[in-house]
This record gives sequence, C-alpha cells and structure tokens, in this order.
Amino acid sequence: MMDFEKLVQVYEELEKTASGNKIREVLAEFFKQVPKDDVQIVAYLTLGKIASDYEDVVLGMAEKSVLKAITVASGQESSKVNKLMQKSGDVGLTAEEVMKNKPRTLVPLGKLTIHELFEKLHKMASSSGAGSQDLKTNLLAGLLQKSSATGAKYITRIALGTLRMGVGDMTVLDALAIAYTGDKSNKDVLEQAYNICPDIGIIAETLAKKGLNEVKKVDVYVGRPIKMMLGQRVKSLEEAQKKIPGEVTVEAKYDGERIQAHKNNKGKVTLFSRRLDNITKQFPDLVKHLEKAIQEKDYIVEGEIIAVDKKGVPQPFQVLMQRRRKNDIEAYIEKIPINFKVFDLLYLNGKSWMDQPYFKRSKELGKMIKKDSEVMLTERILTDNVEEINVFFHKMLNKGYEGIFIKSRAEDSVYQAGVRGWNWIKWKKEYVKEMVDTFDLVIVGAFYGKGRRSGNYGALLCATYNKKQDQFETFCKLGTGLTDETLEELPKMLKKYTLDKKPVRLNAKKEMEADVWFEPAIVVEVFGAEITKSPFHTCASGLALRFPRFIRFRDDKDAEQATTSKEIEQMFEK
DNA sequence: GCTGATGCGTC
DNA sequence: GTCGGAC
DNA sequence: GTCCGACGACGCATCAGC
Repeated sequence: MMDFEKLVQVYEELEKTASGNKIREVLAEFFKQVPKDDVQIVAYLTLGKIASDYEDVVLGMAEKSVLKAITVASGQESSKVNKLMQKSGDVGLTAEEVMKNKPRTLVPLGKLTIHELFEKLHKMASSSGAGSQDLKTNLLAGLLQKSSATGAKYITRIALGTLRMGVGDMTVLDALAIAYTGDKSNKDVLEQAYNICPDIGIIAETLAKKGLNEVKKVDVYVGRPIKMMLGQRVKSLEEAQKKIPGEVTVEAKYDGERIQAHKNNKGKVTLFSRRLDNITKQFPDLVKHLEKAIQEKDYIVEGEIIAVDKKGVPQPFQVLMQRRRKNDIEAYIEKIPINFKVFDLLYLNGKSWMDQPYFKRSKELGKMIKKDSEVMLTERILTDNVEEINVFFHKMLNKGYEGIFIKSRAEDSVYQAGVRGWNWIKWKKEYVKEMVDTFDLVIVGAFYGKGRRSGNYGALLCATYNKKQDQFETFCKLGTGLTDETLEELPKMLKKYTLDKKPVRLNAKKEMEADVWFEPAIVVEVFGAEITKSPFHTCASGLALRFPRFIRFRDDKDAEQATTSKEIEQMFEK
C-alpha cells in the first residue's frame, strides 16, 4: 500500500524540473520502486486521471467546486480562499497555501494511501443526484485534510486533471520504457500498443507485470477505441504537394464531429468521439444507418458525422451540437437528421487494415458501403495537380464545407493511430490569407490567467464599435496568439485605462463579466475562422468570432476606429 | 417547476 | 479548435 | 518535429437554491 506522500515527493521534483529528459529519468526511477500492483494507479494519477478516456468516469468538479472543498477542508473564509486563488491563478497553490495555515486542531487520521485517494475520487465521480455536490465537496475536503499541504496541491490538481508538471502521455510511456526495459527506444513499442489500447493503466500494468513481449501482443479489439489519426497543417498548397508528391486523394473536410464506428462480430455497434468517449447513445439513428449501409460481419470505420436539413443540405456545426444530448434524443433525430461521411477503414472481418495504404483502405471501404443511405464516402478527387486541388477546394467551400484534406496514397500511407502526421494534410479557408478578414477590436476587459499565465492576464475581452449607438459590443475573448512578451506588455499598456466598473459605453452580458475593466482605448488586430451566432456576445445583437487569435496591436487606431458591429453583420450575412 | 452557476466535451 | 514555449 | 499547456465559442446536463 503506497503512501500518497511518496507520490507527492516525486511530483515535487518533477514540477521543478524543466528538462524533459530529466523528467523522464526521475519518473522512471520512481516507477522502478512502485509495487507492481500500484503501477496502474500511479500511471493514471501522474496524468491527472483516474480512468482511461474511454471509460465514462467524470468527476464533475472543476475550479469553483474544488475551491469550495478547500474552504471546507481548511475552515477558512471562502473570501480568503478566493482571494488567494485570484492572486496565485492556481487552484493547487491555493490549496497548498491555505492548508499550510490551517489551524492544527485536528490530528490527521492516519496516512493517505494512493488506493484510498483513488477510491474516493471514483466515489466522487459516481455520486449523483440531490446532495451529490455536498458529498463530493466533503469527500474532497476529507482527502485534503488527510494529506500534507503539498499533497493538497496535487490532490486538487488531480481533481482538475491538470498536474502541470510537464508530464503527458508520451512522457509517461518514455518513463515506463526506461523503468521496465532499461531502454528508452522501447517506448515505440509501448506507444504502438497505447495507440490501439489507449489506456495508460493497462499498458503500464501489462509492462510491469508481464513484460514487453506481452505489450507487443496488444491488439486491436473491436469495441475499444483506437486513437485517431490527425492531419498536419501547411502554409500553402505548394507545400502540401512537396510533403505528399504524386497523386493524392483530395477529400472534403466537413464541419462536423469525428466518429469512429465499431461493429463487433455479435452485431453490436459502438461509436467513439475524437477523445474516445463512447457516444453510441447520442446517435441511435447513426447505428441504424450503419446497420443498413454496411453488412460486413465486423468492422471499424471512421468518418465525420454532420447535421443536414430535410433535403440533405449540410448544416453548420452549431446545429450538430444540438445533437450532443441525453434527453429528447428521439425528437432530435427527427429535427436534426445526420449524415455520416466516411473516409477510413481500420478493421474488417477479423483483421486489421491499419497497415494497408490509404488507397487500398479507401477502395475496400467504397465496396463495403451500400448506395442510397445516410452513410456515404466523403466527396473526393484523385489528382497530382495543385491547380486541380485548388479548384476542388473552392468547390468544397462553395458547398459550405470547411476545406479539404489531402491524403497520401503511397505504399507507406498506413493508418497512423494517434499521430498528427504528414500522410494527411488539412487545408482550410482560414489558411488562405486573401480569403479571410481580420478585425480591429477594442480591449474592454481582461481575465486573470491560470497556470503559466498566473499573475498576469490570461485573456482579453474584445469589442466592436456600434457607431449608431456610440457604444461598444463584445465580440470575443482573446487568449491565444499572445506571446510571453505581449503578455508582459499588456498590464503596462492597459493600466491607465483601468476602471472599477464596466465601461459606460460597453454593452456586455453577465456571462462576459471581466475580472478587470478598461476604458475602450487600446485596439488589437484579431483573426478568426468565422463569424457565428452567439448567445453570449452583444455584437450586432449576437455575433461572435470562432477560434479568435491575436495578431498585433493597432497603435495607429483609437477605439472609435475599431471594426464596427455593422461591418461584422455584413460579413456574417455574406 | 424554474433559473443560474458550474462543468463537460465538441470544434 | 489555435497558438507559443521548451526541448 | 514533438510534446505540453495556455487560451477561444458554444450547446447540453446537472444540481443547488429558490
């Protein structure tokens, strides 16, 4: 029975270590000392998890709830806890600080083992219904009380799923390889297994207890998700052609949701999302469509599910999102029908197709699918000509799609599970400079940063100018594209415009309550993918920017020269 | 029974 | 989803 | 090039509190 404090010591060392190699060594040394029965738990906890992605285990606690637990555990005023949170920007540090100063009235009730921690966290995850929030809070508070102050830092971070030690899946796999085989290069074997069995606990335990050869035997199992292959980005179509010379498959890229569909030899269909959640229950209609469209005994196929209207015309992503529900599913099957645009075959009739080149997988997939159903191959062409690719790209944009995928047909174009590789390249409208507008937005508020942004602003609230009413309207928050240097500059630039309440001329909803408000003055150039209908932003009575990113400051502009709400509205309607 | 706060997971 | 930083 | 961890909009689910 391993003490949690032992884990805490290692985490402390990992946290202060910057070098990735050193991190791997430290973690590997530690794994060597972990009793084999504990390896699984240690592997999960070290990634800030308590189960694999494909298990339906969710804590249902995040920042606010964890802060509450810290308050309960410490007996401190919640205002004090919240103030510390604001100052540190880190729930873990807040827990540590608060628990350090907790009055020593209670004698700790024995030592916290990792098993108890793990069990309690699972208990929290499985509790629901009336009073469950209190139960969860109390369970977490109990854990915090039972550990050291430093332990509390990590318990809260595990609860949030962010240990912030610079340790991710790949780091753990490296460390496991070093610890149990003495050879880091064996990480490839582990990664291979992990990609088709994405459960770090299983991989770690198999390796520790049964050795590398047993890990090598890990195979595709229909009904267990495979990590999805992803596409790379390029700066130009010419670059794409350089990366994948010769004839390529060019496919439509739809704005929907990636789905991996499994059917086992008992006829059971299971659907997995991009992050490997089992989402079969959300799409009973897709299950039916698949049963009709593909008659093979067992298979794994992949595609994009999209919303369509009654005529089969693709609908925006926001429409599909309404299908992400647990209630009224039957009604929404009627209301928002779906199509499944398939593009890949990973497994068929008892054997894996992942090591086959793409053109072979495609060809077989095409043969498998019955015509005239809601399941269809992605629209595609074969070509070796950049101009043809470009023509097809524009054709897809005209159909309202997001862009295209360019895929290698070479012999080595195997399905690389879990890899964002160069066999697939995505090309979206927003990558083409001439095709997208940028916006000049006024900074009207800011939000305190978390983690590596703590002690600074983490994001800005940006607004457009409504000329007619002489007021500013929120259009997006902005937290990406900011360099460390820019983040440094921000407070200095904004200081003299700080207000103690919302600017008079700003129209903002309560969902957009900033931590700090500013007189509209500083203008930034912002870039984004598209304008969407918004229930939270006030620009033109409800428009927002999808995937906003910072480009640069517009020192040459003042607030009233910002992009107007009207301009945005016109762009949206176009 | 309704609303707001909070959380989760898609992109 | 995008992006920047560290390696 | 890879990995990690900052951050975005948005729709639905759940629970507390009234």
